[in-house]
Amino acid sequence: MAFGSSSLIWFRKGLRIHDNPALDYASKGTAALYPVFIIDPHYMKPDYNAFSPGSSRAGLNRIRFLLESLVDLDSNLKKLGSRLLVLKGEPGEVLFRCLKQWDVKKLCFEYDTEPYYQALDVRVKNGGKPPLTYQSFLKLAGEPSWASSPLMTSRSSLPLVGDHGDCEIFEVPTLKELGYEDTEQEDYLTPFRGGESEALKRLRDSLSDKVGYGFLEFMDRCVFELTCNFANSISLEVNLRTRVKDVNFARLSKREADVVSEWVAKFEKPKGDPSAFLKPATTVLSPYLKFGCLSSRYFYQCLKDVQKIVKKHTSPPVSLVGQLLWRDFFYTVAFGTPNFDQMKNSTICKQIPWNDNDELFAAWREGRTGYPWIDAIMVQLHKWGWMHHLARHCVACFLTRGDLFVHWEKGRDVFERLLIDSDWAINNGNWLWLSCSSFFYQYNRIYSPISFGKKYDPNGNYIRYFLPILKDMPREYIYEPWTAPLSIQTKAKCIIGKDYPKPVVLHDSASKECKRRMGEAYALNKKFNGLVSEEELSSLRKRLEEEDDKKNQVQEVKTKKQKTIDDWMSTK
DNA sequence: AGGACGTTGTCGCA
DNA sequence: TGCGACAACGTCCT
Repeated sequence: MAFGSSSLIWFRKGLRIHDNPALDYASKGTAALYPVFIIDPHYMKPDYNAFSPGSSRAGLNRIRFLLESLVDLDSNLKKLGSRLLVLKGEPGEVLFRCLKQWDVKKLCFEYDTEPYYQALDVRVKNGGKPPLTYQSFLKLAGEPSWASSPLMTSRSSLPLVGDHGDCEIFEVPTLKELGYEDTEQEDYLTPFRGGESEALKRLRDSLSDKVGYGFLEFMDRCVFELTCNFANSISLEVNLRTRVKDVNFARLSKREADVVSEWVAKFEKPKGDPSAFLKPATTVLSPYLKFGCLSSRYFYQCLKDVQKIVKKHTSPPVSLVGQLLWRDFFYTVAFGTPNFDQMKNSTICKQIPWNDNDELFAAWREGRTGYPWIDAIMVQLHKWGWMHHLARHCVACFLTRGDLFVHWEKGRDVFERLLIDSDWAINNGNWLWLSCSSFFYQYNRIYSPISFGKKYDPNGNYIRYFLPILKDMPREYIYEPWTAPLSIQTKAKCIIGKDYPKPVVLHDSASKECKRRMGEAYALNKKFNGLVSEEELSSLRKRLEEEDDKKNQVQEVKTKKQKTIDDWMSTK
């Protein structure tokens, strides 16, 4: 059946044509090339027991993103005289059958086998100890060998697809074909489209200081919705007008826009605005990197090109190159650390007696903590599968060491499922970071669920967009609606406790209690040099909870006394 | 052993 | 807008 030699490229991630070493290798010196993607029905089929629409492992937005990426990959392959062969079944089994039937001599898939990576592996193993700080990682890693070497970023053709015999080949399925109903609900449709073409467009736009891809189109919808939603808000109107003007300026301007980018050169991650959603403050290239629609090496070289042209630019860790290096930092530590994704039996994770309060956790997950800033971020996660990095910080801190003291692994699972860019090493690494379990230890620094968002977005436009129930709440109460007088709540058509929840905890007292618990937990870890037994941990948990109960009782008595006094006063 | 440093806290003050 | 106080962690390097 097969003639001469044939090779098979197995796409898993790396869903692109440009700078794809596995594809290059597979297509060299071969008569026929089988580009294969295997759909595992177990991974893709709807799970109706999950807490949100999607399969057992992934939220609907990420499945959608993957399918879009596959459609784009197929179309890019077709332009080169090839096509994507979609197969279905248990991947190992399916692949084995095809290799045998098609007499494939060469199987290729993305695996970092290059000398640079092998050398890097050896270096970063660092005697079995991966670097635990960004700076020590930089020292160890140095400049990559391919930093300025040419990458294969375009090609004119691919070998023909071999005869596929009686193996059943499918088109990329639609969501509906996978069993997802009502998927066209605008409400839960991420504005970010999957695929290599989108990725490259987005990259070009970022590099040339343009607004994000699709912004204008998306904008039209938003302007419409926003003006409908709060036609009475003058400041927003002005805000939008300014933005639209900016956009036109950027579009019309002919200034060296294709190459030189001030935005790229001046990028400083911590200075971004987490409440910006019409035009996100970051590149939103993460989902494309995650699925390999964009080559991180190509991205890196593009950024370096910009740096050569501009006079001044920011540096790691805050620069855009720095962001790519963060990715590798977390890959490195995750690779070199056993049980990286859990607290138990981890050599780097602090043992902390997180509580097991499912009600608080569910309130956080479903965006009903009563803190609009936190809830709006969680709604954006459900609807878009993407939030700004600092927004992620706020909700992660709130769930764990800041307010609710719930285990970071629970929050990690929610992000893992719902983010379109969720990446095992990066997601776990950041949860370890934010919960002060590893990498970062200054547990006194807690994001305020009220003032943090306010300083970027005092009018609460972000909240109004993602939590429309609060859209008419006056700006002085939008971050703390429970403080609004009942008359104002009535006028805003949003009664706190009925239309929108009361806060699940009081931030002032909850964060204080969290700090105390963190202090005790740290002391315990120090005492046992990180090797805290389960008995020790649960006895600390018990003690902390008892002390907290006692405090609450005292507080209750105080409140009661005060209430008695108040009642007495009011009768006077 | 001791000091420098750490991608991104908050508040009050000038 | 920028500073110090707050209270103070661990890692890395000398």
